[in-house]
Amino acid sequence: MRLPVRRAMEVCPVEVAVSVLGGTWKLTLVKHLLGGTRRFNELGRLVPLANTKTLTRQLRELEEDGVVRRVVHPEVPPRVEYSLTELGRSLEKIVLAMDTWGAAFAQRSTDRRGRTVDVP
Amino acid sequence: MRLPVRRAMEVCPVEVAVSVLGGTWKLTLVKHLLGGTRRFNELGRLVPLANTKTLTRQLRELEEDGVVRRVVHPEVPPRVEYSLTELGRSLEKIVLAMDTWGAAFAQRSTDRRGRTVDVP
DNA sequence: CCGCATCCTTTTTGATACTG
DNA sequence: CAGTATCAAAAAGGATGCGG
Repeated sequence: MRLPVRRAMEVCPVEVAVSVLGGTWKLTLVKHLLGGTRRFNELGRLVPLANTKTLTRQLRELEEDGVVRRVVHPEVPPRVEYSLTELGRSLEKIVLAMDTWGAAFAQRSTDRRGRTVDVP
Repeated sequence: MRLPVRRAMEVCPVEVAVSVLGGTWKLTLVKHLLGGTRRFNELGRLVPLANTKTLTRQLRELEEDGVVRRVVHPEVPPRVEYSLTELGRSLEKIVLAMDTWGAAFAQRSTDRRGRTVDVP
């Protein structure tokens, strides 16, 4: 992860996508943001295993890469809203495909407890 | 990355996919294996930034997760062939979507050298 | 409420050299 | 050819406390 775009492109476009999206929670964050604008702590509740530090950094990286937009409302108490840019929304197909695949994988690894391996 | 499937499922199916596919070179390896069976050093040439140790571990993890099949031919010199299982081939849509997205992202970050940010 | 700072631990990746 | 061993570095993750 975090390979500069230039280097990644030398290898493969897939590597570019991995270096942008490869953080542990990034694609899950994008998935939730596909449902609309979310506040910081709201995202924290949706992704309960990530702590605030990790959450902040991943959101900032997504912001730097133009996937997420962050809007600070100058109020007390503060309100910070995250949403997807157009680039971020263009990830919808990938996110949904991974959601489906992940669910199938989980199902499969629940099923096969002590069974023989696949013969293609 | 490397969150156990059970834990990942508590958060989101996307997290399951990320924990299986999240290694730095895994999706690129899968992409190359979509083109057919490949030998170890052949994959090493296709992914020149990964060293043999990293390559080995990622391939083994993909094997453990049922994505890749590894066949050792007992010859001298040794020949070890990697290919995708059915589960691995089911990643085709995801890999191609990421390939496309990564190429567009690279294009975009080449384009915008000192331009204004997007207004959705 | 939204984080940043600090300090610390764990995981992942890498360079290099060497073996069956 | 296809790795493993060793050593080293970096990246990521986490707990806790403070500040605007």
